[in-house]
Amino acid sequence: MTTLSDVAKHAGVSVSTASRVLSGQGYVSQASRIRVVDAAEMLNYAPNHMARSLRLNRTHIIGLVVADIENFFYSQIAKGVTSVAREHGYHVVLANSEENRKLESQQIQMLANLRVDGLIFTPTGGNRRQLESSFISSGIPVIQVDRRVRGLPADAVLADNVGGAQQAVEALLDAGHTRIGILAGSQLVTTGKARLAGYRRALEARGIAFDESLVGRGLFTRDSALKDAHDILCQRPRPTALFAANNILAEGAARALVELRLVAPKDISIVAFDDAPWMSAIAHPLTTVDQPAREAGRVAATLLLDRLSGGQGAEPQTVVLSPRLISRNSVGPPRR
Amino acid sequence: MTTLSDVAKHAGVSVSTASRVLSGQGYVSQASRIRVVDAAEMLNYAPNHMARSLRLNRTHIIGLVVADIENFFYSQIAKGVTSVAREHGYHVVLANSEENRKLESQQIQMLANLRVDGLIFTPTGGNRRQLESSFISSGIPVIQVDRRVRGLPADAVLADNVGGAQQAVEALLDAGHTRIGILAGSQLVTTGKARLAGYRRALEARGIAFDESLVGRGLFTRDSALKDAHDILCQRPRPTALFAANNILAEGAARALVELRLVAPKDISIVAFDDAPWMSAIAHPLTTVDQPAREAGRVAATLLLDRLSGGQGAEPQTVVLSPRLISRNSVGPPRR
DNA sequence: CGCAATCCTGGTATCGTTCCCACATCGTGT
DNA sequence: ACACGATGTGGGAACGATACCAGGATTGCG
Repeated sequence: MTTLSDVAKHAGVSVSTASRVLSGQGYVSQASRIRVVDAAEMLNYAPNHMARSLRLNRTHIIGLVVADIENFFYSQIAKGVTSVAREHGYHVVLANSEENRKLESQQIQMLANLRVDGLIFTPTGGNRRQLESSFISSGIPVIQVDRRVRGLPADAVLADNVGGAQQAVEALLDAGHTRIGILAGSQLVTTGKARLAGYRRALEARGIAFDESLVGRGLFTRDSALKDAHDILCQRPRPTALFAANNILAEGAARALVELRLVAPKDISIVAFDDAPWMSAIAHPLTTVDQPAREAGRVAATLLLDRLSGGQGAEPQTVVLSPRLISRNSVGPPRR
Repeated sequence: MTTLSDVAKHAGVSVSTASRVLSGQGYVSQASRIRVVDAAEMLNYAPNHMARSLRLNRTHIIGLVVADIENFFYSQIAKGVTSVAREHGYHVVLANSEENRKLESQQIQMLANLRVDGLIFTPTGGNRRQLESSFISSGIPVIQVDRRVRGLPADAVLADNVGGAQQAVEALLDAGHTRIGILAGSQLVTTGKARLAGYRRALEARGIAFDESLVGRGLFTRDSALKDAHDILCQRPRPTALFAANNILAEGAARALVELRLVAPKDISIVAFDDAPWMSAIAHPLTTVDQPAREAGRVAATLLLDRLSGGQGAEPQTVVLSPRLISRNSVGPPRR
């Protein structure tokens, strides 16, 4: 690998001068400029990122921790983040928390040691003190996406989960359903809680009593959703509709329907939170409340980059993106 | 941020000694060891990754470039790579090539400048010279996953695409189909070519003539697949079966079936390459040829790490993973 | 008791940049 | 002619870690 000093030697100038022409600041004569540029080109010079980072105390790396990169929703976020980062010459190091606080803590520590310039993550909800001491208090900006950790003074990019869930459930109510099951997911994360809250709010607004036996509070996994959906759908009388609070839960729900030989919207109506390509590619395309995940990633990255270039005030900022209902073909009148 | 010299000062020893105890090599007295460890703990010391990298000429960062992180297949690879990396204390910087050679070239250049210790990527097929000059010739190991670039002397982790496609098509042939359409995807990448080859081979083995009008050679996108599927399925007589050469193409195909009001396996039989969770969560679960993508990521990362610790010979190695047929419920006898 | 091996330590160079400072050479205006 | 600003240049000190080297202290053994 060729270094700046190689270039300087080759161009017959000092390292200082070479540095000046390549960084484009300070006075340099036209003559030297040309010779340095030529030499750099000929030697195929590329600045050493590590050395530069060390000197400038800026790594141009941002950390991204998502719950599960295999989840379409998070991979969309990752895409949004990486593309904005690239446009601005930043690198993104990716880590999975697997929805596990211990693992999240470890990943965060590694990223702190790496001296990332900023952190974007979908919090599990824990590790607040660590985040404060390793990032916030050292002035390293942190952006929370999708979820938030209580009391953490950091920017957040969220969806209106309560409103979105409410919309979804209203679509069901509007079709005449009153016994509506919900796969709410883990109540330890803000999204799970908020979506269940939206569900309750929609019911309340229509004066329908909340029925604990209709809610599944399992993990955000297909298997857990499958089991919960079974439990909910095997009750008599069977609920006539089901709301799945995210795309993974929707997969579990869909699988349960197949196993129970139920087809939407004939036998049961179903609405999901989060959109995914397969939902519109099936025989009876799923009605969903879509949140712009890739956009969320882009917004998060933009917010972070703004912070890094000194923009924005000191106050943590929260951006709320509005989910929107996409009506397809999984909602009909209640059976019988 | 506290530095090693802070720790040393606090412990009343020299930087050298502090370094020795923390890196665990060289002679250190029990007394100094304890004092340094205590000081480090108290000051919450974490070594500066950049300084260390600069000195050691080892970044402990590996680059990962995938075609599209939103594609479930690639996100599985990413998960495999990141988890192995984490287990060994490596960081992964993620980039998307978007199936675009220009973009891939840019990303690769950025990673080279970052001085990653190694590169794992799903090649578009181009940029061979750049890869050779920026990585191979500097001794930076490169692992190709899923695809390969012709003539690049680098390790590769591949699926048996010809065999897998052949298996898929045979499942269709075994059910009695003779007019089988294929969404083959871009013929510019090795997977696209190989899967088409497997298709042809399966037909030949049964003495069935290859019919150009039954093959779609569009891009690896849903929209392109949708269009190609339409073209193929609107022919008279209509082909009785369809093979989609990857999971995205399968989504496009599924959408086309919905639009044409065709349901598998009654009206048409369908088999896909690559598995995805939704495929088993639909009314008529898709029969697929599954390739172990996460495993491929793990293998690639392991191979890379081996190379980094000086293992393996100089010869580039190729690992071939076997896809396996998962029979579900999208294949039946030909209609009429 | 002497000498070598072992243990322990601090000083210093180094990785490749950037940036500050000193110094030299120009003009240009008074 | 002199001062002073604008240009242009190179030297050298950082950034934070590691590693080599020299030298002092301690031990072991004949």
